[in-house]
Amino acid sequence: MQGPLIETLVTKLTHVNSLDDEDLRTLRDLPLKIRRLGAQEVVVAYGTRPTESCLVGEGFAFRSKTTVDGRRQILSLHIPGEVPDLQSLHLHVMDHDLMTLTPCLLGFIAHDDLRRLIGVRPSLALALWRETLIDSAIFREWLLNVASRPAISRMSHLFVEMYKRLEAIGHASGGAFELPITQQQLGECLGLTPVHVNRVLQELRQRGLVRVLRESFHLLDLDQLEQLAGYDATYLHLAPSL
Amino acid sequence: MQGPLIETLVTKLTHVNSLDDEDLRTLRDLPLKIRRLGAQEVVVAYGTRPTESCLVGEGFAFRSKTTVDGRRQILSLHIPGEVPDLQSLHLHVMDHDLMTLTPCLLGFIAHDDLRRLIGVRPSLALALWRETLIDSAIFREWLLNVASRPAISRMSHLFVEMYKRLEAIGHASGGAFELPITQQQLGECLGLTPVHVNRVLQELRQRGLVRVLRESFHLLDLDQLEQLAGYDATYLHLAPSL
DNA sequence: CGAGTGGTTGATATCTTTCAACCCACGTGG
DNA sequence: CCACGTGGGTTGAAAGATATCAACCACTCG
Repeated sequence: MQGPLIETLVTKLTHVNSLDDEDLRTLRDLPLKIRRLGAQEVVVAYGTRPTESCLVGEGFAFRSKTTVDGRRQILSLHIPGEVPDLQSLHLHVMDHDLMTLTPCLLGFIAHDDLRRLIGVRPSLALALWRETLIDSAIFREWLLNVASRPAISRMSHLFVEMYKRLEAIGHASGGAFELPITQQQLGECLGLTPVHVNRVLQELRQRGLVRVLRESFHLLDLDQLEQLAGYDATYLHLAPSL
Repeated sequence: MQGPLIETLVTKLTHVNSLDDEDLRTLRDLPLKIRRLGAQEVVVAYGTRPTESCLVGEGFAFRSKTTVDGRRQILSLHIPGEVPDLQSLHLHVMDHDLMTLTPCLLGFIAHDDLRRLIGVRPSLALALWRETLIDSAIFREWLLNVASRPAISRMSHLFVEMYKRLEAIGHASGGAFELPITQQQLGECLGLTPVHVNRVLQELRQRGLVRVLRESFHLLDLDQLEQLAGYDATYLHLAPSL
């Protein structure tokens, strides 16, 4: 028994994959090195060769790349139960950074242990592979979002996505969720300037679609937001599929 | 012996992974359903549930998503030796389209056969997983590209990337490669209007950086293009890593 | 020869950025 | 306890990048 940290991963994986008792046992036996990090700290840096991957237990993390002229792009936001750098298990050098957005509780899993696990439990290997594929599907949608939608739709899209993902792990309901993110960082997600983020946010507020307090978002009219975003949740692959 | 089609995959996989003779034999024994398609044909459509994945043997393919208001975004370009819809092995419903860019020779591999293969040959499973992870890494770079670089760098980036990838499979050298793509489609890759693509292309020509003839691109000054693009090839994970 | 596709051009509109303030809440040190 | 420094948010004016619209051109194909 590892405490609640590994359980975030267990629930995430069982949500969509069919795992048997032995799978679950193996998963729960995985040695975790637990660490707490503050906000805005580097977890795994670009260019390094990690020997472990990192499970988000509490808090939010993000992956980012920086362009030569110093412009940072946030590639993905990560919520509890996710392993943002699972790819480093097979892609040996990091092509981006992994950082905490907020203070985080993290569980580090040695690659050796992961390799052992996927060798012994094919269904877990599949489940983990699948997670990296969903990760990929989200990148595709972000690409579409950033490349082809106007700022207001783009931002709505991000809000709706985060809502659905957080809802799926029980961290959001009634249109509300916590996400302590600055307008600057929002801009880095969306490829927008902080000032423009500010203005688009105002527009969204004025239209009565969202309410933002310090750390929490309230989506006041999810239907209209989804429509504005051109939202189609297929890409999240949340349904048990099959 | 399957003919040269499967060999494109063999060379691709052996390039970076260490596979033993038995791996290669199993790979070569994979039953392939060979089909030729014309340009601009749908290979696998959004929303469908494929039971096979498709190896590109000759020609170019691309994946795309379309926004509600009809704007199409090309998510990735695919060259011989790649399996653009490998993800459908584990993600059962297609969240985007797969289409041919040019006339293509394709080899379809049944998911059942793939599942058998990854069950029997863990090293092949790993190699395939790894391919999907590189796919993902390219999405990340495209996201950065489209979100944070000005049009001219963005386009340069695409050209350099295609050059390096084609070079790696022996389809490019001396700065030149074939890629029969229209300016319209280029725009769909980059999130730009066809007219703007045209203008940026002119700029690139005037600066003496590229020459474009009907179907072929000549990168006249790779160094300068890479600099203009802020290019860093890490994300392609072409080196045998380790 | 005519139609169609892809490429090119110019003028104008729109979106987003840039720059430069200013404000406010908060925390820290004097 | 107040002063001040800082980070994040907000605002206005102006500049810049890209889109839009509307032609026109060049080739290819039937």
